[in-house]
Amino acid sequence: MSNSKLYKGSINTIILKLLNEHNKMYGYEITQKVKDLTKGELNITEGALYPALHKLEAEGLLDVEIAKVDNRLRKYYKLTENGTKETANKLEELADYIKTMQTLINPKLA
Amino acid sequence: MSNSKLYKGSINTIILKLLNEHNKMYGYEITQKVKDLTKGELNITEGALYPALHKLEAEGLLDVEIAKVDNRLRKYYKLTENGTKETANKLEELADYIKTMQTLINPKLA
DNA sequence: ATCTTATGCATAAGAAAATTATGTATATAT
DNA sequence: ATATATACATAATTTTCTTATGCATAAGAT
Repeated sequence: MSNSKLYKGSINTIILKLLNEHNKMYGYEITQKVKDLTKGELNITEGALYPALHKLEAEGLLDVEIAKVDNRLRKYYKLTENGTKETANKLEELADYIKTMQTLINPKLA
Repeated sequence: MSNSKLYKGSINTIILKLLNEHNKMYGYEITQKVKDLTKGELNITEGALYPALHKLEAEGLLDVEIAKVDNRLRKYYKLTENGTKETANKLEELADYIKTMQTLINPKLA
């Protein structure tokens, strides 16, 4: 993913936000999109991604649709209604996290 | 700590920055300072704090000095030279993390 | 006097999340 | 032919945190 430990716990936020932005995506596409958007800074590994997608699906935040393209399997994921709500929560949590960390790191502005 | 998973991996950054700011602190003091600065948003638990302090010390980033105040034990931690360097790294990592996440979350500005 | 809360440390059991290593399979480029 | 890219998946291990527990002294409340 990255040599920085700070990304731990961020993968669900990333997945949900990307799906919110792009409607439906498949796993490999997500890894490439993240690599592309971050110019290689962040690489989501399969070992982290697929279990996360399965869990989000099990929690009812994602729906799956299987497709076959060029004789290869693709599993397209999209947000459910609850998934859309949870995306908003996750983005708020991220904003709060950043604000809190900046408070801790830059006490002058506290 | 917080109901948000985003703080995972952040505790070392927080500890190092606080010690960088306050020269020397003891464990309990760190928990109270964090609670105070974040207005209760973030509570560092002992189960997370003490193992983290011990690890940072084992890595040579912190030095310890034992004191007895009011007949109670205190272990004051301060940054070593390497600890000060690592603090700068961690703060840079945090800045990069925030920047990268904002890129992912707000693709309009990418 | 007794009990609770605060101060101060520590560790162990368990859960959660990621890394690393594999595994399968097809398509494309060299 | 061989390597790289596409596309999924899981298992073993490690990392990190939560929750629970333990010890001990001080201060405040009843």
